[in-house]
Amino acid sequence: MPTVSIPRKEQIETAATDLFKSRGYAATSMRHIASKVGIEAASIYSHLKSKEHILIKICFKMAKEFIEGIKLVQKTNVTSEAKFKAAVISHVNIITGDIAASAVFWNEWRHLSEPLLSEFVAMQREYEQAFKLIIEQGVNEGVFEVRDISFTVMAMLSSLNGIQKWHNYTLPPEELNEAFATFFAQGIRKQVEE
Amino acid sequence: MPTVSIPRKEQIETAATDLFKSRGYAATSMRHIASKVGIEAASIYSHLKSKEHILIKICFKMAKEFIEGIKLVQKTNVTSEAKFKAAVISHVNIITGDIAASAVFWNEWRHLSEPLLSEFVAMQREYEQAFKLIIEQGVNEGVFEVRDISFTVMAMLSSLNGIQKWHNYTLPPEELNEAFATFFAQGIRKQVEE
DNA sequence: CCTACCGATCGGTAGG
DNA sequence: CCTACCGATCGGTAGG
Repeated sequence: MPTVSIPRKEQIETAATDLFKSRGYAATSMRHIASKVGIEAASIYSHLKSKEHILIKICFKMAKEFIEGIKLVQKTNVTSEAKFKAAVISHVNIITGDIAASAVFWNEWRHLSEPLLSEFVAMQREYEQAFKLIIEQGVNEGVFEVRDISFTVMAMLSSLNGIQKWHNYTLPPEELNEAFATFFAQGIRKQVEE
Repeated sequence: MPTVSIPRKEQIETAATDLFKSRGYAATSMRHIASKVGIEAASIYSHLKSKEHILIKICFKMAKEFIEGIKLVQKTNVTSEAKFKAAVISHVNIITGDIAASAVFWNEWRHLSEPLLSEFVAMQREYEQAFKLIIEQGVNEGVFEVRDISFTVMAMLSSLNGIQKWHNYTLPPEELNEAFATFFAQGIRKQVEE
C-alpha cells in the first residue's frame, strides 16, 4: 500500500505556518523552515517565491474563509439571535479548524507590505461590518441592547481571535462553539429588568 | 522656565516600547530605537544592558501591575458581582494607561528567554487564577452561572488584552470600563428563566 | 534540490 | 555619546 506523499510545497507551507505561530514571522528564517522540512534553505525557492509570499497566502486564505462564513450566515432566514450565534460559531469553527494559520492571520499580518497590506485591512473591516449588521438587526428588533456596536464587535472579535493563544483548551471544539455563542448572546441580550 | 528633560534611559525605553508594539520585538533593531531617540545604536548600551533587558522590564512591569490590581480588588468587602466588575475595570485601566506597553506585554513575551520566561508565565497563571476565584465566588453564591470557569476567564482576558489592537476606540477610557464590566457581567449572570 | 555565495543587517564590544 | 568594528545571520540568487 503506497502512502500518498504530501507535496513538498504544502510541507513547506505547513512548517512555515507552525514556525510563524510559535516564533513570529520576523524571527523565523528560511533556514528554520527548510530545516523543519529536511531540505536546504535555497531549495525552498524552487517551490515558493519568497518568505512574504507564504505569509500572504496564509493571511488571505483565512480572511477569505471568515468573510465567506459570515456571508453564508447572512443569507439564512432565521431570528437575529440565531443568526448572531451562527456567526460566532462560524468564526470559532474556522479558528479551531486551523489554529496555527489563525495565529498567523491575527498576529503577523502587519508584516505584509503594500499594496496587499491595505487590501488585507479592508477585508478585516468588511468582516467587522458584517458582524455589526447582524447585531444591529437584533437591536432594531428589540432583542439585543448594546452600549456601542463597534465596541461590542471589537470586544467579541478580540475574544474569539484570542483562542489561538490559549494554553488551556478546557472545552472540546464543539463545546467551545456553544460556550462562546451563549456567553456573547447573553452579554448583549436586552434585559427585562435590572 | 527651564523644562525638565526626560532622562535618556526613559526616552530609550519609551521609543523601544512603541517600536516593539508597531513592528514587533524581533523586527525592531537597536538602530531603529537609537534613530528614534536621535543617537547612535552603540550609545544605547551606556544606558541599558541589552535589547532583551528592555523587553524584560516592560513585560514584568505590566505583569506586576495586573497582579497588584486584582489583589487590591480581592481585599475589598463587596458583593461578588461588584468584585468581578472591579477586577475587569482594574484590567481595562491598566491597559488604557499604557497601550504600547500592554501590546508588548501581550504579544512579545515569548521572546523572553529562560529562566525569566517561566517566571513570566507563572505570573500570568497566578493572575488567571485570581480571576477564577472571583467568578467561583459568584457561582457559589448563585449570582453567576458559567459553563466552564477556565473558558470564561480565557475568553474575557483575550477580549480585554485585545484592546491594544483596536483600530477603533469608539468609547473613551472611562466608558470602556463600564462597557466591558457590564458586557461580561451580563454574559455570566445566572438566568432566571430561558 | 544542492553547493557556493552575495550584500545587507543584526546585537553587541573596544576604546576613547 | 561617538567611530570603528566584530562574527553571525539574514533573504535571496547563480548555476548546475
